[in-house]
Amino acid sequence: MASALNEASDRLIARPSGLAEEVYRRVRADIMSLKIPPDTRVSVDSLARELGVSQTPILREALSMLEANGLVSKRHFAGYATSPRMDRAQLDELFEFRLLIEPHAARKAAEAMAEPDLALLASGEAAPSHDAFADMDTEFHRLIAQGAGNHLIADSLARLHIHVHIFRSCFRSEITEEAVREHTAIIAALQARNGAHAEAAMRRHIERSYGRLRDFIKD
Amino acid sequence: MASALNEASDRLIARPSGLAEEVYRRVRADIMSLKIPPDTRVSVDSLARELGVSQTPILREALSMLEANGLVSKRHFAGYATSPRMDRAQLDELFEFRLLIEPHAARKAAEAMAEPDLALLASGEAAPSHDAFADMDTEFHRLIAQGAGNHLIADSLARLHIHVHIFRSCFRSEITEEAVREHTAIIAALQARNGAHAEAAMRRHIERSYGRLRDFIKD
DNA sequence: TTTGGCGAAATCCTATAGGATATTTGATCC
DNA sequence: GGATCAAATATCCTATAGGATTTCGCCAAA
Repeated sequence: MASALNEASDRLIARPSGLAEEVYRRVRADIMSLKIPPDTRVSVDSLARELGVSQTPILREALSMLEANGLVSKRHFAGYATSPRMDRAQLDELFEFRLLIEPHAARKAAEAMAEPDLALLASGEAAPSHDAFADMDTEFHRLIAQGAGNHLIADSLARLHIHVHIFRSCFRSEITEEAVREHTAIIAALQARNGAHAEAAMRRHIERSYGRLRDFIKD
Repeated sequence: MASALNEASDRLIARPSGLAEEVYRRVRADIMSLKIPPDTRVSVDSLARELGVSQTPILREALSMLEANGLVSKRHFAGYATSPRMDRAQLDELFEFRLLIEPHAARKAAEAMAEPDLALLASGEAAPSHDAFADMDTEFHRLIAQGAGNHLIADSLARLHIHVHIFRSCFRSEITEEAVREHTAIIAALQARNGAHAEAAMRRHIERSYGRLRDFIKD
């Protein structure tokens, strides 16, 4: 992940950027796609063999970064393990946090979002498969958070949405039509540059999204 | 830092917890105390010699964790460097974020904070020196964020307050009396279990704190 | 005086090997 | 049959060595 406060412009020469970054992306993708399920031990040796790279420092660095994002946890001399699936309490905390941030982000995005990003947002609303919907939803919220023009907001939400993604994937939640309608409403408010409406629509979307996901939990 | 979603109970046997954690704390303390000033290169070899430990994987792990917290940034084959001091834009973003989170945290803390923590909060309000005030302020906000009962909120604010601490230390801001009065008002609202007052008092505190710090920036 | 290129030093990045520790499995005893 | 203990395994943690890259100082030329 990029640092919290330093934002590099996107127009950079493609640096090798190190193997650590590469491994980090790969492992994160495996976790998000549930190829590595939650609450599963992750062996450094196995990954090293599978990826054909050494253990030091690549995997240790990559796993440290994943740990900082809350995707894996480390126990001394006992290795890394993916975080267990969110329970009810954690889901509550996560959506409480989202309700604090995202409606505000939607309001600011309505006022300040760049026109090209807005067009991109409106164009990407087609969700045939489950995976495509999940990616589209992540991208939807990412673009709005970025449109708010605050890197802290964007980074925090990106980190949170990874967990939302994993949780949703665990249950293969197929309820997309309602969510798409809510997205449409938000996009309409953004295009109208109506901050109040965008904020309200986003709040409603998150609240209903919470209701949809909460049903999957029985603990 | 602890992971974002996994909260370990504090009542744990004192594990060795690894050298990485130790090094991480040490380096973070050096950065926060300005012993390592902002925008300064951090040599892995130097640190390894100074601390009497090897380079792999301790320093790399510790520095990776610091990078995830936005305290240092890495450039490929060019080593680590502490993040430059916040500029005006970053300060604005940080306080916009704080205004989103902390007033809400104060409201929840007023409703749900444990009595012992509240007593602890009220007892720790003595700030003789500058450093003591800085630490006390950090602890003040940390306790309230923790009192809100949401680990995501607590972790986010902990990460942000590190940067506030560094920024304040850079200018040796001595304006503590006003801040202490504002703290007192917040504590009174918390003790009265008045969520609305606590939220308003916290909002006012952050806004005035922003005004005090903003004056130091001329960029 | 400033600018461009060149070389040496410092630094980081990667790989491999040995020591220490937690987990697991199997056998034994109650 | 269940529990306890011990050995074996798997894993992580640390140290050292070699290769690749950037950076900084130096010198020459415009």
